[in-house]
Amino acid sequence: MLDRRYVVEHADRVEQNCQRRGSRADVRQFVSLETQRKARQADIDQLNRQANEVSKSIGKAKDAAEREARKAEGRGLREKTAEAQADLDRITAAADAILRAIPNMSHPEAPIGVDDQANLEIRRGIHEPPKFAFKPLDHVDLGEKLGLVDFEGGAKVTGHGFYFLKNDAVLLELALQHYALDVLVREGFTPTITPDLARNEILQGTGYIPRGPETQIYSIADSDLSLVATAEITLGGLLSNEILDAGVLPVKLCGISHCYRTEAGAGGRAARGLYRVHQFTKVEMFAFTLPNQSEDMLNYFCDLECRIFDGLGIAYRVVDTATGDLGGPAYRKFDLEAWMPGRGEAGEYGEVTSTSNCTDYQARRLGIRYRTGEKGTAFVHTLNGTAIAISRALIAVLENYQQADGSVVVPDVLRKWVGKDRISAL
RNA sequence: GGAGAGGUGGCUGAGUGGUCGAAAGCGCCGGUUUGCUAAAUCGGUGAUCGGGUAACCGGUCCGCAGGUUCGAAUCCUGUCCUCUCCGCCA
Repeated sequence: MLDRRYVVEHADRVEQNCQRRGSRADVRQFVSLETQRKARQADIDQLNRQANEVSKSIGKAKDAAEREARKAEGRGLREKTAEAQADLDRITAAADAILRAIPNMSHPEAPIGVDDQANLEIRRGIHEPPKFAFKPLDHVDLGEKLGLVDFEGGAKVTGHGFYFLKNDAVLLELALQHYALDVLVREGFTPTITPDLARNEILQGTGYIPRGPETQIYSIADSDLSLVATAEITLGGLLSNEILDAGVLPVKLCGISHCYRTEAGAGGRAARGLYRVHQFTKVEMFAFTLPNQSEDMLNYFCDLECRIFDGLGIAYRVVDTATGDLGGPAYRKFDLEAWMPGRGEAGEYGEVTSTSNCTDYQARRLGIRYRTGEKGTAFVHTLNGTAIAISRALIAVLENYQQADGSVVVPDVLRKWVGKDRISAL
């Protein structure tokens, strides 16, 4: 959520930004409602002031008759206030609905474009895509041949988009978690395992809409809980409604959680296998920073994501995400796309991680502030980044490390946790 | 899940219908004292919205949401959370 005053004072800029980000939020209407809201609030303040005066005078009334007269006066004022308040509530609700739909402002260097076609490649990893002397398989075939992933079992038990990891895939999943965590703990992140469910108000605070028409979120019936789509939600919510001492910033957390996504309307190609699933495990990075620290933190998160994939020996590229593809909360976002030999005709890059600077957009909704040196408080900046999303990392590992004999070599950095250097058919 | 108790400012904690945005202590900031530190002492010290160049003025906020009342931190209802005891369970 943007600062309502900022929107009013920079309506043109906000409106242009909405266009670039493909949002149809009615900024003009918001400005108009906001003007009405202020006027109505001033009326109410005035009425309350009068009513307060009347109330105070009752204690000092000379006699019963005067007391009764003043009571009646007070009653009348409160009735008027109630009417004005109802009016104000209506206006505020309408204004807020628009405000919530207005996306964050965009970094001046973020490429302008309607969708991911406009994403700009800014960087590549240290490894080249592997060259195969044979036709590489995709991870679905590899997983089947090696007994690693059971999609049919998942479909039977839970439905399409679910799967069982089996045998060495389980060890790989744990190894990937351990590997990512190992890097992050050395970097001073506080490791956490977060709840997989969160209150809807926390989801909303982080910019996820639990029960909207285009939601990605599973809601729990008869409760105000939803399954989280990422630990970004729980980690961001962790400090909601707190006022921090500036000295504790930046706070760097990482969290392991399961991620649940309905993927409504996301069917079709490129969704084969593990690429787009309803549940996966993820190690997420999260930071709360001072405003002037967030740009560096975003680059740092991006560097860490690169380090993790360089360490895995997998080729990737990093793209600066176009305005139309940023979603609501992000001010700037870098996606890391790993080389997936089994994807498309002869291999393609596929998104494996993503890091965003949400500036104060989430913090404002979540009420996360810090004490400034001067009088008062200000909103912190929040950032999130994927350290490792297991399902997609598995795709990259299996497809890049496959061998002519159908086995898969275990990346060096994972061997101490997988306990072997090669995965072969049982 | 059952029974009790409780949620007040950065912290501890008083406050059971008006004089309470709220005692006191701690912490923090500033002054005095002091060779320095400590101690002592005096003063200041919540958030948020609106108005004003500013001093300042006004509204709202005592977990959250409603209700009663001219008036609520205080009474009532709901809700969330915490603690204690019991039950259940990995």
